[in-house]
Amino acid sequence: MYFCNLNLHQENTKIVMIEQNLQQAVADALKRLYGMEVAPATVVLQATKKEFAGDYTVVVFPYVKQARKSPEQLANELGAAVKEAVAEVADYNVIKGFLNFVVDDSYWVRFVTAEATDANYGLKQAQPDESPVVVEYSSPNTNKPLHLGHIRNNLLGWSVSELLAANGANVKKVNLVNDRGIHICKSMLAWLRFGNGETPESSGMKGDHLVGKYYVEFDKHYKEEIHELTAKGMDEEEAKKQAPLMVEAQQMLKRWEEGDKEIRDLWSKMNGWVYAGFDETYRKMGVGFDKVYYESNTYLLGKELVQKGLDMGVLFRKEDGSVWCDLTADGLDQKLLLRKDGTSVYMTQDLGTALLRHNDFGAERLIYVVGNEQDYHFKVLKLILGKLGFDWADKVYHLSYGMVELPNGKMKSREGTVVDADDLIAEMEVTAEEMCRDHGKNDDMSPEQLKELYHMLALGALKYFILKVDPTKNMLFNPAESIDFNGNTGPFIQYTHARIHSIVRKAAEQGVDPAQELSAPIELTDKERAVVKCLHDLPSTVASAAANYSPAMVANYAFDLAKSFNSFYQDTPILRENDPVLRLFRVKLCALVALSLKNTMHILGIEVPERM
RNA sequence: GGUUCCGUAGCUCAGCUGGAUAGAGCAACUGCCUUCUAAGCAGUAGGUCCUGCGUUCGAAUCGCAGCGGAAUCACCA
Repeated sequence: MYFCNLNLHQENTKIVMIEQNLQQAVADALKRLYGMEVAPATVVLQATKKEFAGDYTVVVFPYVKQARKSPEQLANELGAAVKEAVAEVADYNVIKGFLNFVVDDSYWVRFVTAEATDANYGLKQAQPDESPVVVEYSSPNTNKPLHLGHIRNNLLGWSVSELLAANGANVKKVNLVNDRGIHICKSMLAWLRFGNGETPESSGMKGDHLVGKYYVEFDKHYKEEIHELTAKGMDEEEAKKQAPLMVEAQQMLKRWEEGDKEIRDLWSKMNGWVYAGFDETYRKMGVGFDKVYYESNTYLLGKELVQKGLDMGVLFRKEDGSVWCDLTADGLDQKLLLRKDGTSVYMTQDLGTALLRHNDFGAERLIYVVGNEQDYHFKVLKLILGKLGFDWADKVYHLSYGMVELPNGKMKSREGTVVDADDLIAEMEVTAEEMCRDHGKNDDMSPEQLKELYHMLALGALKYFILKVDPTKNMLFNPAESIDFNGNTGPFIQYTHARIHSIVRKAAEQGVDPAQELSAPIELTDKERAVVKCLHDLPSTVASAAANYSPAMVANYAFDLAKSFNSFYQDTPILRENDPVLRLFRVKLCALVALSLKNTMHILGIEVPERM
């Protein structure tokens, strides 16, 4: 098979990474010299701090007690043994309990030579026959357009999927559209009541924005009704329940679940508007899915599960007819699964979709990219799945990400402080255009090329700004900083890529091809070595980023690499270098940096330009 | 009130399973374009890693307590 051949070929050209050799050699030496059994993977190996000589450092403190040596003596003995055993170790030195190894330049040169033309450097080939990892993200409600919070979700979901795939997983991206429930009834009711038949065509509004407008409209009139009722002396809680609009919305939901044709038709029409709008936003963001689920198709399965749970005796029905799960033994409360009128709630649907998805994919992991405000929900979901007897409950993983806050506090849809996804992207594109105009480096490009470039840079800035932050943490979205193109930003990395591409292009014109072989050994400058070592870290960075579900680790890596390259580029001649061997090596280095930037940015869902 | 998460430079963030003198970017200030893209590079300045106690050769990292902030605990999703 094609992929297998490709893989074998790659394996042949790859060199064995030196970290494992060092760890193994240390473990071997500990055993041989002191009779100690140490698993190689547990040997603490870290990059040597730049103020000391060396490339890798082994911390020997953990072994001094058992070896009955002073840290210095132990480190020296280990250093001598490892230098003897590992050909790539040129030298070692000891400072306190730290054993620093110097790796011979020939290793770094061999590494660059081996990888410089591997277009997939840093990306493992996905295994198509492996049981899949299903990543659910986006999961929009069809009652309002996407906003900044959704943007973080979508970018994270896409990027984590790409990250896991880059680490060899067979990833399936899925979306679960929350197309039913009380919220969409509110929009429908408001549209019937106040809409005068307005459509996306008649108003020129994007469909999701139009429906969102009526959701806001509902809330406005609902508030008024509550106010009127409380003014007459009614308790506020009671007023919220008895407000005519709310009562009517609930009746509408009931009619929807009963399959009432009139309601279903209206629902189909308005959801259709929303989907058209979402598709446009997804396309602009550059995200997509292998499969889309609709809750309207899956919630009944949830209801069946609830019945099964009742039969099994793990759920119970209260006098009013509502169905609950008792989680007090797990330290939680009772959880509602069916309302007294028999309609289902969020949890009911999620039980159903989880089962459906498990059956559809036979997945090894079911990952849900959902905000940390729902930590409790997923804790409960896993517990109930377990109580229902599904042994795959522990394959459910909630990738819980932090909230996006604005400089003036939280986004509140009712207070109009929501940052709309479409608006934000449009503004970023305008900014990108202004920046490019100011620099005036692309005046010869066609209008289509320019438009593509502006979009690429706008999305690069936005995506990088959001993805560089640890997903689990809340983050501040400062609009002024998000459109910055300098420093730790997407465009900085894109710019670095464009610069390198310019060199590689000119090298080709001069007949220097990164695929050519070096005809003589070379010595590296400090700046070169720094870049090479950074490149060398890419595979392990992707692996640990994937293990942590953290695109941020990839983003920060890409920035470090770009910075390291720019520093090298600033004061090292490349094409101006007279020595042809050095010139060729540096072109190889450039080519590999460009590839690495491209591949890491690809994981983030960011494209890199060849010119900017 | 219960539970969970967070607290690192003026601001935004790195700092992975404990390791050497805690790092970037932004903002401020200095330099560097006749030379491969200055959207860049080099430098200066900026710290009680919230506080206290503990664990140990070693703590921003682990534990406990306190202070401050956030989320959640709905017949909303």
